[in-house]
Amino acid sequence: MKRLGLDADDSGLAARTLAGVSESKPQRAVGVRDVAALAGVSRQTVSRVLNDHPDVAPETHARVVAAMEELGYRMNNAARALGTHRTRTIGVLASDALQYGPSRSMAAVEAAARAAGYWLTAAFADSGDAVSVTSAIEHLRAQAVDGLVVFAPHARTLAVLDELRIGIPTVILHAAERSAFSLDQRAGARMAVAALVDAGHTSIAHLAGPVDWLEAEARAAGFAEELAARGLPEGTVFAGDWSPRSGHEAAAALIASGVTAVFAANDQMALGLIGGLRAAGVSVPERISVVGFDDVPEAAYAWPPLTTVRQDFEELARRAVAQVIAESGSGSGSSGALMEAAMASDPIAPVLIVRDSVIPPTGR
Amino acid sequence: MKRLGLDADDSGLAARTLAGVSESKPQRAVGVRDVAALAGVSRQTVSRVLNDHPDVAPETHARVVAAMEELGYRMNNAARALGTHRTRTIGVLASDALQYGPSRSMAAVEAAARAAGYWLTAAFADSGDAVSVTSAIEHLRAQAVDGLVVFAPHARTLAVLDELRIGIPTVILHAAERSAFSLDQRAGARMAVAALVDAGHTSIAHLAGPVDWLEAEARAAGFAEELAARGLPEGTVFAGDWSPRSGHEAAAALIASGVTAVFAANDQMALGLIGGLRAAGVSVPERISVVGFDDVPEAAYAWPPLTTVRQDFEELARRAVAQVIAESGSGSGSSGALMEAAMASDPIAPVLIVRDSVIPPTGR
DNA sequence: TTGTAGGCGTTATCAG
DNA sequence: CTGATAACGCCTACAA
Repeated sequence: MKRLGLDADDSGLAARTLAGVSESKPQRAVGVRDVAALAGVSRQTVSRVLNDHPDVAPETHARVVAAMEELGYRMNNAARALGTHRTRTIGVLASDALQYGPSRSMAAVEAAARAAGYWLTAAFADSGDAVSVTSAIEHLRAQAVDGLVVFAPHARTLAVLDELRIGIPTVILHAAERSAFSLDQRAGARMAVAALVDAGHTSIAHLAGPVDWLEAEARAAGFAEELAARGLPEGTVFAGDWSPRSGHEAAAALIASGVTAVFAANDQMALGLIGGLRAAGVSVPERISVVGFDDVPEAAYAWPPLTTVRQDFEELARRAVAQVIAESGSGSGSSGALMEAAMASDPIAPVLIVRDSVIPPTGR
Repeated sequence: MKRLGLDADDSGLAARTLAGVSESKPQRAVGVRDVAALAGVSRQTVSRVLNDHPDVAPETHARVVAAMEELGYRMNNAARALGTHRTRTIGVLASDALQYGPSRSMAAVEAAARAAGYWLTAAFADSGDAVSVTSAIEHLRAQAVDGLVVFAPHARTLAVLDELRIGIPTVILHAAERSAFSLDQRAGARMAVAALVDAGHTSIAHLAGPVDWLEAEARAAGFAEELAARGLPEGTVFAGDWSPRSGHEAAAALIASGVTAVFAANDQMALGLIGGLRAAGVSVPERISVVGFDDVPEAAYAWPPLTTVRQDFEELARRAVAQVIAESGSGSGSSGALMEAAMASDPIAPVLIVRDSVIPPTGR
């Protein structure tokens, strides 16, 4: 009385139904029970096959696999999650997904997650807006993701994360030195400045990203460091906000400052700046040399082709996802062998891409 | 014997435990059972409250809500999905997520889905690569999403979709006229060309997007149509691939062709083209006027500021998500009142953004 | 190596 | 308007 109709499963070795598939299949999706019946094994054995459990006889394994194919079996994740308390899903909080870096990272994270057999649930937020970030994180937590990859480009995002005290494995990205896995912004900035100094420039300005943005801060720090390391005086810093507009608007002040070279914190500003400079009759690189950061697709084909710094987002994403998965596997925070590989890794070094926007200063 | 320890629920009106929360809570997350016990109702009633079922007495409702708050209850989606056969998740296949349009759409789709109480599972693919698209779709289907939003910018993507015969509600985006919801590329292209013609140009070329890309095709069609409508001869079409590089490379041929104006199928190519033109000593817009498409952030601050066409991705996403949800609610494909609103809507009209890259042709 | 017996947390169904 | 009971499809014990 406890069982309903189609429970003809787990009844000894009922390998009889191997021939006909046209049994009475009243509307229900095939499950382990059906596969088990067809293969003449128990549900449990099917489950073992599904999870690559070692202790299954090759012959049995084959029979089960065949049955799954024949029935077109597809696992039900909800059911699995209900039992295991794990969803095999990692959540991504994508802040500023329209920016070049984050969007690259996003795609890379997805690829890495999928390769690892995980699903990706995404939420987008406005990094500067605490409410937006909070709601996105809550949304993700409600989804019961196994781990989180959070893009936290803004200091405020980090603050929000701290308050939330998320109870699941979390990796923070795009937070410069504040993340366990990062692209070495500071080193990249130094390379950019070095290119300028090596070309003979001594009067160099920095067109910075917005205050409170960690990567902007790191790039600005690299700018200052390299100048200091070369024994040059502190450079002037102009405020930008990543947008081409801000680069464009900074042109006038930059011209007035009399510098011969500029390190822009990203390519978009560099491009906007060049636009502004030319609009004001100042030629690039003849009067002012420019270096950008990111190597956006436009950079190579702008006029002049932009010297810039390229980063490896794919590698960053790989490491981040590996970490989240490893941590979620071992119950978030246990010690042991895993911790070894799970620790923060060295920042990933960027590469300087030399093009035509930098030449030696002309004797004005 | 069938029940375990903490099953002190559904036992008449057990509203006694309202005071102490420090019961014996042995490690398990709070569920409806706990809430029910605290509120002195059955699990079913809690479930009704959770699902906004109308037939619940206000007073009961309030008590349940209070209990949920007190216990910090959070719903378990896996369990819900197991019962309902619906995940409240919509899958997004994001092809070419690095392009401006798709990335905007992606964020917009997420916002729309979240607003509707749905989750978003994302997969990225290479639109031109059938294998990549297939695997991404399979991935999404395995996740048992309720519906799909597929970016199908490439004709091949559509072909793959046809073969797959997905069994769930699907909305296709970025496939120009082949999607039920679309941004009116053709009309946008006509606006762009009209701007050129209105300025007095009669010798106009088109820098097209890649062949087989539906939106590129639609834009090219709009180009041809407007020219014909104005009684002008067919314009020359140059092949591009959306990239700034291709725009840059097209410069030489364009100059040789002697046209006085160009309609580029996207801003990136327009920008690359301008770079190439200037590198060749041809000034824009003095010698050649240029119109782009998309209104990327750079467009306004390039040199010269680019005249272009802006599209409303947010509106597109809203409609697409609404459609998917409506369809999935009514068992994918039923007829009835829903079908009315579910039909394809008119293409969304873009807007011409006039800036400085277009001037009347100079008397060379 | 394989099978048996529950339970995971929610919703659906049918009573009252 | 509210409650009891049986799924939902898989997994983790424990047993054989």
